[in-house]
Amino acid sequence: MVWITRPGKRERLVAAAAELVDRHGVESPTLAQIAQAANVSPGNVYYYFKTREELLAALVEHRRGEVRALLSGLDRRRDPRARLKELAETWAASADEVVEHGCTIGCLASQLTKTHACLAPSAAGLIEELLDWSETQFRQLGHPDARALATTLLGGIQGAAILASVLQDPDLMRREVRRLDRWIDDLGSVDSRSSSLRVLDH
Amino acid sequence: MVWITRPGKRERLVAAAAELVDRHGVESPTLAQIAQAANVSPGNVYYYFKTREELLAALVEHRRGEVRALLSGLDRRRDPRARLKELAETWAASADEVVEHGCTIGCLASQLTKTHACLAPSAAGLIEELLDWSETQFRQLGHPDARALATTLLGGIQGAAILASVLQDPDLMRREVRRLDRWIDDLGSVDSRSSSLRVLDH
DNA sequence: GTCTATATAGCGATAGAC
DNA sequence: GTCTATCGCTATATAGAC
Repeated sequence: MVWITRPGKRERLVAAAAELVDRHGVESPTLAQIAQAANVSPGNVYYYFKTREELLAALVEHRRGEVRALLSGLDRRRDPRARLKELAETWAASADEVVEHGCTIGCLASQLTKTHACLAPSAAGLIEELLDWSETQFRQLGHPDARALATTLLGGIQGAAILASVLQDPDLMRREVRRLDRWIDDLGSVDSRSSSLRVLDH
Repeated sequence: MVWITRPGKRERLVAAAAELVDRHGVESPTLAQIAQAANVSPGNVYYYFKTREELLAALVEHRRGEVRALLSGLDRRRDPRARLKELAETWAASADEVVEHGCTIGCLASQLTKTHACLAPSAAGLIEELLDWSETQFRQLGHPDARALATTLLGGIQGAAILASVLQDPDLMRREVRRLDRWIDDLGSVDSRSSSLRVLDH
């Protein structure tokens, strides 16, 4: 899909919406506020998005791109175990932002699930992106229950993010990530002889 | 504080707000909708609550009462380990509702933290209620790191609730609770000789 | 493509009769 | 205490000049 409009405006609107939604929730920011933050005149928003919901949909895709970029970065690592630990450490590293606005992805997904049923599948896709990637790593470590482990990892991260933000405690986030780090280590790699083959089965 | 108004109306308003907020989020339900659901005439809401935010504050207190009632029920059990497992199983038992609207407490707290700064401390209290109680149980089992264990337990529950609701998968919630059950068992009780004394020392 | 001006509707909140 | 009527405001969305 090619956009023949003046470059930047659409992207600025999405970025401004992403920022404001992250800070104040999905419902609070008005189109006027988003337009102002993006340095776009209020009425012009509707040239790019027919409805507010359409802007939210674009915002989710924007976040999906960020998630994919993050995971691509992690894929540079050789060791699946190191990849998984670095994923978790992403939340520890941004513990202060997590405390201020919660986990960007988790909050966005859970709010959209409640308030915009039609965006729920798209929001679920954001989480699935992380889940699928983690499952792949655990599978490469030879764990037959890779999906369950991925769920536990991501659930642990998301739960810690909720508690940290509600209780305003960045150390809580960091401590839980440290615990998940140890958990990943203690899992070891099952059947290390054929771990590379395990990727192929099922 | 005694209310000399006709009994029921205030309570009905709070209950209706609780239900609608649980279903559609903190910001979406209008006072008109809440009043209608509570069978109260729209203008009459302001006799009981000066502002919308004041109604939300009452809603949080309503939830706090429910949390305390839940924990009191669990306290009837003799064994702290059984208490903790039954706490977790509360979410498994309501997995279908969790999938539909997320964890009532977790969603409420995390949304209020973002959208109503002045209610954030009150919302944090909701989570602390659960955390303090869990910490007490772990301490009675003789764990010196009881607070950290409580955080892990509640984080695991909240994270699973997010994933289950976003992915629309009740079994995910149930499986994670089962895992937490086993985790509680595997923790055992530290220094079981003096576990009852451990409650006393800090 | 961009902007101003505005239509339309619904919100939270108030006033005042009963 | 309860209700009706309504104020004042701001939201999303549209129309049309440029």
